[in-house]
Amino acid sequence: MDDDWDLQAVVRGCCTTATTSSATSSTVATTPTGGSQLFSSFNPQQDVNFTCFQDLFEPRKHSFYEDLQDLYKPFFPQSTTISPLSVLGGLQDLPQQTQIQPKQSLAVKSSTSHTPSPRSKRRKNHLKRVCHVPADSLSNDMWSWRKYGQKPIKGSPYPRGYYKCSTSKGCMARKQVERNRSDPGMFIVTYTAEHNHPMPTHRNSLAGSTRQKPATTPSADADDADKPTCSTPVSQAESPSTAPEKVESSREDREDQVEADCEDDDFSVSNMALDDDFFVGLEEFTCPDAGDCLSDQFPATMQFPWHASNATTTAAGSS
DNA sequence: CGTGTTTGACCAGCGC
DNA sequence: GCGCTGGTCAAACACG
Repeated sequence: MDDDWDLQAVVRGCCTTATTSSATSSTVATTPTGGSQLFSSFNPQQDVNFTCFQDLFEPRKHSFYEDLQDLYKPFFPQSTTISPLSVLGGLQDLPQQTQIQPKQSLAVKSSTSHTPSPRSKRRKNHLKRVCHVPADSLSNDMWSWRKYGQKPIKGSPYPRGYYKCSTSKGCMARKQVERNRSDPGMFIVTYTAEHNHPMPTHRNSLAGSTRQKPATTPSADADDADKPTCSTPVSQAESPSTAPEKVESSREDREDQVEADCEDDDFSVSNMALDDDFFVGLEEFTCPDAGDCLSDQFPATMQFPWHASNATTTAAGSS
């Protein structure tokens, strides 16, 4: 069916990757270091063009963490401490390359600000962020995404996949992954809402994480790339070459503090509006300095499972 | 057993 | 007001 869906991979790649051909994006920040490291560290070897974070790499003067706190406090009324990772997660999840704003005043009113009815679907007022991701870098994402739907889009030969964060039930973060009709090698990833929880330290979902059908075409070509695959999961199976334990420990080390402050999923920030201001603030965190800040937590040698997971993400063979 | 994917149906926003 | 279309739900199924 979805012959070409590695949506999750796409999703994953969106943040860390960057697209080479996403010329559509306004800017391409190519900083393998510093701020970019924040997002690209997961895929260092790749040429990363951050179409989504063009402004993220401006120099900053305060500590990354401090700024984070300052910036996020307003958004996290209930929590006094902001987890960098949490933020990063959100960020990575919301790489903004372009901002889709429904004809209405989307920028001002966030759809998420209202209590969604049991079945409130609607595109109305949903603040979205769109980024273009190359097919070959679709597999980087620290979050777990669960596919909850797929629909053919009128006018597009490719279906659109719908994903939601599976890490936390209360998390409203969502993604839509769609192949660029004009450039099948590129994917359009639309992020909606924000994670209301820190990045998962460990995956509690390893079981059916990767429904790897006998890949008909092992190669992660565009077609394969679009297949939905394991959700960012750090499923061990994905990264045979990366010492999972090591990675895990490292991650936990740095995330320990995060969880200490953010274990409480009840951030009640799920309704956080993601307006430009919000991202402007976030951008500061991704400056080169920020990268340094993270360098402590993200050793250069560290391999991220989700990074390594690239290979497996293509497995969801076509059907 | 727990988690993710697939898929058809349902529902509501939006354009005419 | 109506129909189209997109977004979500939820059951069934697959996988480890």
